[in-house]
Amino acid sequence: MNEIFIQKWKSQVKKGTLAFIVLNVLKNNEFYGYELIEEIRKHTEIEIAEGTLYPLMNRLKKEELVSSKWVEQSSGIPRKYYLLTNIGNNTLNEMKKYWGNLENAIKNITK
Amino acid sequence: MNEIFIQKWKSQVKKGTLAFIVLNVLKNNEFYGYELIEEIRKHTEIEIAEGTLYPLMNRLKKEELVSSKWVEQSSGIPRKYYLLTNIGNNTLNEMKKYWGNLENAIKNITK
DNA sequence: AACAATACATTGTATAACTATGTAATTTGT
DNA sequence: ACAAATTACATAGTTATACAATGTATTGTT
Repeated sequence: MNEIFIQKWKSQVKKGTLAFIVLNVLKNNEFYGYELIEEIRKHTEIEIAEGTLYPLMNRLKKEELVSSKWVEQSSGIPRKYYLLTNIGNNTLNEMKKYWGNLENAIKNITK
Repeated sequence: MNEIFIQKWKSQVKKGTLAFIVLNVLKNNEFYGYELIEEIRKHTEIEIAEGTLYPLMNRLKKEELVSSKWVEQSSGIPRKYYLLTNIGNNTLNEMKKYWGNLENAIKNITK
């Protein structure tokens, strides 16, 4: 029907949402980039392109919301693990408030 | 704390979300631009800048999700009322599905 | 008379998702 | 044993959109 519009819209909705999702996933666990994409796909059915995730993680690092460490593997390419910083944790809490509001607002409008 | 980041993030979350909110508000009512901003502020505590709304409405019109009509006032500047088209209605239903999924996904991740 | 509010609109800037592309190692299929 | 797919990282260029700044014009308030 209007598939191109919908497709573009979904892409726009992801802006901001992805950062929120990633921080939430990293809340109590460490993940490496490629793993994050799979983890999020499983839990949310949301596809994140690699070309989206890596720049995103670099932004989050630059803002000091996450830190990273290289972990050598007994075989294969070393993995860069990401974890939340204190700033990341606090920021995540702020985000949750805003998201909660947004969710309610839309719930009210929708019905 | 990290207010600039949060502020930017909120702005990003609005991308896509605003179109969804506007279409929802127009579901069973006609509104003119300035009224839409107020209506949404009241119901959602979300501020939409005029420089955001008018380009947004023009996009929605171009995509034929909404139509508009000028209504003369007995006094004051004429108002441009917006209303949902059939395409807009169908598109809105698609959006609702995606939004429902997203909401659940984040709910699952958050807990 | 001055200012705020109503009501429309456009231009330029910044941000972020995505496509395409690239590197390199490992596993799977035949 | 070789090709293809998967794992795992990364960057450059394109596109879309929110927002600040700015502008026009009318009406209401002090």
